[in-house]
Amino acid sequence: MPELPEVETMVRGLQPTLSGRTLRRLEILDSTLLQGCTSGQLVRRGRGATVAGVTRRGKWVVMELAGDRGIIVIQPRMTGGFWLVEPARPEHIRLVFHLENPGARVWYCDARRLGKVCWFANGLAAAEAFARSHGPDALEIARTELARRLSRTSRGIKPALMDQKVLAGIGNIYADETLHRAQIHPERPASSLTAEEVDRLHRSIGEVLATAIELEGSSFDAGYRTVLGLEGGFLAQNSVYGRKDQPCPICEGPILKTRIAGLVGRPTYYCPVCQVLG
DNA sequence: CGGTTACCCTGGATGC
DNA sequence: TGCATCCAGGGTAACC
Repeated sequence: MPELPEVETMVRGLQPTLSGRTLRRLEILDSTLLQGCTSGQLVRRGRGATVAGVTRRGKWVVMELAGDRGIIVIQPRMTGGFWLVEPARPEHIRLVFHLENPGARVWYCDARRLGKVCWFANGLAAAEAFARSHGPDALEIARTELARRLSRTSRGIKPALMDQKVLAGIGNIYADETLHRAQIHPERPASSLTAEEVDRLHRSIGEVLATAIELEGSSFDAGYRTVLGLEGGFLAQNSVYGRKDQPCPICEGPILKTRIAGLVGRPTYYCPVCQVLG
């Protein structure tokens, strides 16, 4: 479920509790989420390990263990998330980090079990694995690099923006929001964007993601919550996502909900007046 | 190779 | 109420 702002919010929420703290043990309640290591291996590596740091790479949560204990990478995908308070749905708990401090725990829950938990021997191995399947982080990519990458594909700009190999961190919600802010139609061939449009898009990505992080991400239905179980505030003040028939904040015309080529089964929201195919 | 689709899972909302 | 259907913010293997 979470995109870059939600994962960033998770990581910031986890840092005070996990960073520099020692794990008493890792409890794995669903080993089918593990990839590249067995349950026994992960438990052994986690026992007594100190967490050197918790960071984000694209939509990955990267937990570095001190010494030679390696790196735990958690990919929450659609429905994964962390809790510092007792989870509302205990049946969805997949992983529990028991801290040395008695009684202190961090829960990882995932209703649909689409998320992944991986282990890497060191930071370099994790970085290489990330680079094999991802482009630059959406908060770090330079405008010229974004332009170069978009110029190489004739796909629609929205599927290109959501392609983690082009840039890492943007999913369905923030693709719609950044394209609306930049006033670009989601089906424009990526390579057809003018330099000025790429410039607008690059700025919009930075602004939309920064705002969403400030507001602690996007929550709806029973989906994403912060580590304290609170709803993110972004969708209370966004422009298009989930706002079918509501007025566009620029022109006040109705927002359209549609499906576009290259994105099976996912909705696209945009303003047909402010975002023209041209 | 670039681009597209099927599929992985499950829970919640909606409709009959 | 019960049951069927649709929908969902991600990602990748397999296919054309």
